[in-house]
Amino acid sequence: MPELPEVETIRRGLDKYIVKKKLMRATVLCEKSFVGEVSDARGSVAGLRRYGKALIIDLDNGKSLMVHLRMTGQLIYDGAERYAAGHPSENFVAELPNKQTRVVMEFDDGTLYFNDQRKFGFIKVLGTAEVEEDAFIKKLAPEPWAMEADEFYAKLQRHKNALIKAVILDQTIICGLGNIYADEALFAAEIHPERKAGMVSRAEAEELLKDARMVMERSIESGGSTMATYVKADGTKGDYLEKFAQVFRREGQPCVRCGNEIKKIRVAGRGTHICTRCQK
DNA sequence: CTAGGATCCTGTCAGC
DNA sequence: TGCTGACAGGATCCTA
Repeated sequence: MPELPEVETIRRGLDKYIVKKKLMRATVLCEKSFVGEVSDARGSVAGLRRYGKALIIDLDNGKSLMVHLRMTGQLIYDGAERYAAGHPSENFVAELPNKQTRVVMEFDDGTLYFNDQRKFGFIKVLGTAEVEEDAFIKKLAPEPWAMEADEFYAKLQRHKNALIKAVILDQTIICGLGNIYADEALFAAEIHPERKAGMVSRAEAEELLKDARMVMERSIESGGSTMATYVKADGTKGDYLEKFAQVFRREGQPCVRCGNEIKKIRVAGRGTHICTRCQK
């Protein structure tokens, strides 16, 4: 679930809890969820970086932890207070570790839990100098802010027979969008998700690129679609979906632009939300 | 090379 | 209540 805005929110939110803190030891509860030598996951945290939907935790021992939450990953820091982010679930306020806990990272003043219901996500330890050479990182396309309309349009032309929604979900074409923001950006740009990429005009491509930036910026500003939860209080979940989503999970409700009923269909194997009147 | 579908895994929910 | 299939905020692998 976590798309670029959620991971960026985690990067910013986790900073004050673990940067300059000492990671004493990591314990792997699910082998599939951890790649590399676990004893390398030790040392002080030098900083946090992000590449698309991947979070990088740089350590001062020459190693880095690459965290990819995929569909259901969560990072929950439990110390004097709790900071939880990622896939929203009861785990945010549950006793930890629990049966969805895959990796436990013990710091000098708290514990960082990597939880992941479906086990699609992972933590990978690798040399800090090798992060940018990692196969996944290396093939990521630029984020929308770093891409010119001409480049984006050229990529749509290259994949002219693929559905536009599938194209913008491809991280090697444009980086950061997931199922929510793909639907939101296509709605904002008034483009039907089943249109072939080659049938998107240069002007529409420019608008779509602009809207992709816009929907993700708005989400980051509000703390991600599922706002990181500070569980000192009551687990207030902030909510891009409620505050800003125009179509995602709004099937059956009226379109904010024209009042027509929002429909849910399947495109490229993903649940897809559209206004059939606005999006052509 | 591109495009589309199956697959990884666990949990929940709708519909018998 | 119990079963079954569909589905889920991602990405890869396999096939044509």
